[in-house]
Amino acid sequence: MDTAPAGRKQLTHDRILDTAARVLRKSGFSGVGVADIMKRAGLTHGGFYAHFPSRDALLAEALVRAGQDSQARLQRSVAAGEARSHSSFRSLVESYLAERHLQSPETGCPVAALASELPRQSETVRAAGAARIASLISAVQDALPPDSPAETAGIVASQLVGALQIARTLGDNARGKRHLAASRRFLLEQFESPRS
Amino acid sequence: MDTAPAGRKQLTHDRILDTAARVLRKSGFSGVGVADIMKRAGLTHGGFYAHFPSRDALLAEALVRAGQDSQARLQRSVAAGEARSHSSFRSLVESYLAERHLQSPETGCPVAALASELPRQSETVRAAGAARIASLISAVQDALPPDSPAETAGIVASQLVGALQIARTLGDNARGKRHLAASRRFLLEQFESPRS
DNA sequence: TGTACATCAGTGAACGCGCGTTCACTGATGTAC
DNA sequence: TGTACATCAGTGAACGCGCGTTCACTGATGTAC
Repeated sequence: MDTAPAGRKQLTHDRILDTAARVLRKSGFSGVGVADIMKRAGLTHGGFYAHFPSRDALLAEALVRAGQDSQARLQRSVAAGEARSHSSFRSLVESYLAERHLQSPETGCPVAALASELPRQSETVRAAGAARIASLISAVQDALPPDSPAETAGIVASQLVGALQIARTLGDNARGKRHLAASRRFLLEQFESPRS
Repeated sequence: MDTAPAGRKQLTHDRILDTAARVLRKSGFSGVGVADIMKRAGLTHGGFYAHFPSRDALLAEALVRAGQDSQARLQRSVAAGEARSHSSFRSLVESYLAERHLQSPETGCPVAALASELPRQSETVRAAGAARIASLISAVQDALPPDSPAETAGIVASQLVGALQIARTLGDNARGKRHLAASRRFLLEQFESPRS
């Protein structure tokens, strides 16, 4: 359900949302302009308010969409890792802390792309951010060895997000890549096998 | 040196910078407006360009200032912890992941307040951000047991930054505080004593 | 000690621009008979 | 099958507003003689 009818307006709405979900992750909240998003979606800005009550409503919906998109990509990447006989956890860590993810925030995890801005957004947007964080922690939980302590997933999620953000600021160069690699090694060594 | 003469203009420059360094951490890069900062500093906006060549130059200087300010506060807090016979590392972790820091980004670490925005800033600003990250890692290094592996400091810094950002997004409530507490416990258990 | 003048920090009006939002309108689509 | 009309997605001009930046000016400070 939800993919059944899909009239013309719904298709346009989806196109605007996909555009905004990419721009949001690439350029941040202040980088999402109504006119710019509409233009990128092949429309004029006047029609925007037939689709969203306000720019803030777009931000909230785009954040949800970005989360769904990145989670789907992550799941595909994790499945590919598992197909090469890697553990779920290793597949997750290597997917999330991949150089690909370092270089392409516009299709990546919105938590890593936006975490420091989320506390400053409207209540609606912040709630969507908190929900996305819960999903990320839940995905980590699912990938951890079954008898891991309850708190571990949140700790690993913090490490994933913090390490990716720092690597992105250091740059898409040796420094950034070294930071990513160190974090991968640490997480695998520390959490890949059940802990005593 | 540097604190010697301090003419009237220098004092005003400092006041603008202190104001901007707080607003920057509280409201992010897009929250720093020339007119607003000048007004908060008790001046009119016209005089701004006698102090800075552009808004971007202010952002870069304010980021440096924010880093110095937060590092000084952190060092004081760490010293207080050590005075209560806590290890350097414990003092650092409990200071950085304190509820006080969760609630007061405007006087806290600019990396935690701005990390996801830094990769999108001008080269000047991003470089200042990378330098601040290096300082943070260095401060962690100094607090770790002497024979810790070289990569540990960067990993701990990622955890500190990621955990604080996630806690801030979850909110200044039980969820956010629980997230912080879990991260504190993990870091102490994992790194307070030398590792084999 | 007192006057004349240069220096300089800060003022406030004005600029062009892009923003979010509104709204009267157009033109295509689909239903009624 | 064909005509008349209602519906509706999208257009484009216009709005008020706040932004970063410029600049002619003011008034206080300090030096020269």
